[in-house]
Formats: sequence, C-alpha cells, structure tokens
Amino acid sequence: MTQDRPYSQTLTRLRTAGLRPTRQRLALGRLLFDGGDRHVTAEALHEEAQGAGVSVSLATVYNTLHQFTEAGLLREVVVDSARTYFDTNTSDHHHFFVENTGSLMDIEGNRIAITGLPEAPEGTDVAGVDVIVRLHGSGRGGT
Amino acid sequence: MTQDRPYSQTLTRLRTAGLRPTRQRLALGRLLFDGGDRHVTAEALHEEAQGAGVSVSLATVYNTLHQFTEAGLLREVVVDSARTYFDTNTSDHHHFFVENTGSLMDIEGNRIAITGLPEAPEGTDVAGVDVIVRLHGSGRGGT
DNA sequence: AAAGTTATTTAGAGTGATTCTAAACTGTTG
DNA sequence: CAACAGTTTAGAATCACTCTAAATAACTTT
Repeated sequence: MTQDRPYSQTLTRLRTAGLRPTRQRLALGRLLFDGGDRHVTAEALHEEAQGAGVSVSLATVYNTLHQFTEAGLLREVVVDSARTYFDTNTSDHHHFFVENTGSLMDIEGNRIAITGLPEAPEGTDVAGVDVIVRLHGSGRGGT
Repeated sequence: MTQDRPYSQTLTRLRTAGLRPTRQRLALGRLLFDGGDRHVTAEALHEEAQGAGVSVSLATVYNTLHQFTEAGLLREVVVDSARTYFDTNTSDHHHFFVENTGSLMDIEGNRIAITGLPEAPEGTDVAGVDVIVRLHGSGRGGT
C-alpha cells in the first residue's frame, strides 16, 4: 500500500488543492515532494529553500506548511514540544524519534497492530492513534 | 500493577530524591501527589498553587516540575506542541488526548499490546514507546 | 495586454511558553 | 548562630510561531 509519488506534479497538486501555484508554493512543494518521504521543520525547510536559491520568507514557509497540511498534502507530527514537524507521508503510519538528534523515521502503519485499546470516552471520537518509539542514539540514522 | 501512593509523604520523597524540602517544593509536591493521578501544565499548577494560597513563582514551578521529572516522580507527556504536560503516573502507560479541550486521560499500560514494531535502528536504544489516542470531543471528560 | 479583483507574500511587530540571570533567601551543618 | 551550598525569584531574554497591514503577484474580464 505504499503510495506512488514520482517526480511530483506540484503544479497539479496545488491546483487540485485549490491553492494558487505561486513561485513560493511551487518551490517549497518541489523541495518537499520530489524524492521520497521527508520530515521537516519550518526552520529547516526555510534554510533549505534559501540554500537552493529560492527566496521565501519564514512566514510564508509557515503559511505554506499549514496550507499543505489542511489540503492533506502533509501531516503534522507531534513528538517534541519544542518544534513542529511536518511529514510528507500522509498515510497511516507511526514514528521512531531519536531524541538527541531530532531525527524522525517512519514505521509503516501496516506493520503494527495495537490491541486492547479502550474505547473512546463518551462524547468523543477518535481522530487518530499515534505511536512514537523514542530512541536515544549515537547520531547515525534517518531523516 | 497499580501503584499505591496514599497521602504521599512528600517530605520523604523529596529527601529520597536528594531535593531539599523547601516550602515551595513541599507545597507543589502535595498538590501533585496527594490524591490520584494528575496531568498538569506549569501554568495550571502555578494557578492552582496561588489559589491554594501558596506563593510560588512561575519559574520555580518550572524548575520543580523538571526536577521532579529528573527524580522520576513525574513523567513528561508530549501531546501538544503548544504546552508541556506532566503526569504524576510514572508507570508504563499511554494516553487519550482530547484535542479541543486539552484534557489528558491515562490508558493503563498493561491493557495495550503493540505487535509488529520493527527493532530500533543500529546505534539507538529504545527509551520508551508512547501511544496517543487523539480525540475530538464535546468537552466532558478527564483531567 | 491593460484593468480590476482577490489571493499571496512579507517585514516586522507581537505572543506565549519556557529559560536564563543575578541577587536575595533559606535549609543544613558544624 | 555562622557559614555555605542549594533555592527562589523578578524580570529580562529567547525561541518558535502568529499576526498585521502594506506591497505584490495570479487569475479574470474586458
């Protein structure tokens, strides 16, 4: 059930999502969606864009990440109270998080099974289940 | 495997942890440990202390929460990128988190089983596994 | 392709949670 | 109780992130 996403047609994706394909959104979209699953923070993506010669303000990076998330192109991952991560893999899955390096890695959703979960309390609906395996490590590893 | 923690001897707990039993720490410790498992934010505990007529600065609340956490008397729970929660239940367990109200509820650790977890990547050790069931709700419910 | 309309970008100010700093204070010990 | 190390605290500082209002760029009409 791995998603295909070859050389993302960022233009089309933006149009489909009802977002005007501006220079900034196209550039950020390409950085995010061309080439595999990625985990980024706003700050990191901003620097990456600068490095790639794309001039975008940090505010726009934040705006864009949130708009992409609303549009279902990204998924927010809460693992660290200090910063927000965005994941280009929007399918149902979980994460390894290396606490000392800040690196995140996907754990395919279909590998894991959780049993024994009590049902949601009266008056609430389950919006999602996140599994985070916290690691302490030597440095090497994932995105 | 539910822990007993009747009328916490806060004094003893502090001494054991090598923390000087100061007025502030005793007061915060009592608020936290007398009476059941709790989930608090620094801000909330600070207000609670004020309300109880205990004068403590916010900085001290932060210091104390962190020291208690290091001492193993509390556990930090990362569910919301906006604020940090501390849990008086330090045993192995998981959480329901109602996103629109900010309320946290424990899910006993021994109820849940997770299978299919890949092993930790080379050079890393598992520090813990967190399961967060995110809920959207009407308001009523937990701590 | 110029004009009009509306969405987007952006610099910079503003926020809110948390941390830091340096001075005042308080437990503990001799 | 003097002396010292550990604590508390007000207030400044930081950091990630959001907001604001003005400038700019995309679509739509002519």
